[in-house]
Amino acid sequence: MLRVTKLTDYATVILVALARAPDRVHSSAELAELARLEAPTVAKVLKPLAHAGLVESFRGAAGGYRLARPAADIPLIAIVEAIEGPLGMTECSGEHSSCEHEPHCGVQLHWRRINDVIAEALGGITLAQMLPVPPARRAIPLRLAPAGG
Amino acid sequence: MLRVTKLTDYATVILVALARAPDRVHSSAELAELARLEAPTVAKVLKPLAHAGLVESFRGAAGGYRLARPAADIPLIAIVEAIEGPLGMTECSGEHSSCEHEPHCGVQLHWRRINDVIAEALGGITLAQMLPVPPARRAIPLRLAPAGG
DNA sequence: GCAAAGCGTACAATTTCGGTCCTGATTCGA
DNA sequence: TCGAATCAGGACCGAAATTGTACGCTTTGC
Repeated sequence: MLRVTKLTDYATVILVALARAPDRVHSSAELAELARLEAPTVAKVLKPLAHAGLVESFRGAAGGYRLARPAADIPLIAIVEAIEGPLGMTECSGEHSSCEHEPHCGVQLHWRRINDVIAEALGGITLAQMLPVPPARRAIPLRLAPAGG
Repeated sequence: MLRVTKLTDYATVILVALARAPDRVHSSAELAELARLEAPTVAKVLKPLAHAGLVESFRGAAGGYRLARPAADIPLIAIVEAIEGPLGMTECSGEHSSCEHEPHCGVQLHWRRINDVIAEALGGITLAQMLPVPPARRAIPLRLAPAGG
């Protein structure tokens, strides 16, 4: 599979909805309607998003959520990691490996590099690029940024 | 997370072991020793690998497994898909989506492109690049191939 | 003080993952 | 012909993650 969880998928849909009116504060119930999702699910997704600083939350009556940054400043990798935690293609590709095979294993270093490649790919795409194109046709290249180094 | 399963990790280790002696036929028991894994686990990993045509299997006494192609012709994406099935970052990014939100969902198309980016990243790395460098120091760039497309 | 709305936590159902085992089919050698 | 070695294909079970929901608490505005 190698896929993100549904929650991450939902997060992108919700963030896209927020990005369409970046200045308004949306309650989770309102976002649930926009995204056609259940309200509790939306609330559950928004929490880690707020924790990661991608959205601002406002409590109390007339509270809700708002994008904390312009959509162009939110790379996909931030969304994925907000919901799923740090990227790690294998168990050994994280900071320190607790893998007993490490001394014999000749591939963990390579997986770590692959990790970086994926992170770079996800880092080169921003929330702004996920917005549906308005009437005006704007080509969305959506490819890896040159990523100078 | 966004990580491959342990089985996929094992598959790379086993394939690397096979690639170190591409002409010999290794039994699964022998590979288990080389990879420091349990024999049943190794057998379980080898089956889909053979099914995907990455290794050749020989039945009967003195049977075993051998790489079906040079290591340089086996991209990482083939290994991942052999074990985990077709790449799909989200449930909707596959061939056809059974997602009820599809009409309202403005992001499934984008996820499909992201899918391609990841597949391209995984396709640009081959098994040969995962081999441990022998005594002679050979720089392994291990970066995305230019991939003209 | 009350209602609206987010915050945190907890919980059950479902699915997937990880690992093991068993029974057959095939090939080689005695 | 017989037996041993080895792969093939499932079945099975426990552990973990995912998914969706619910409840009680805190904060804010009227």
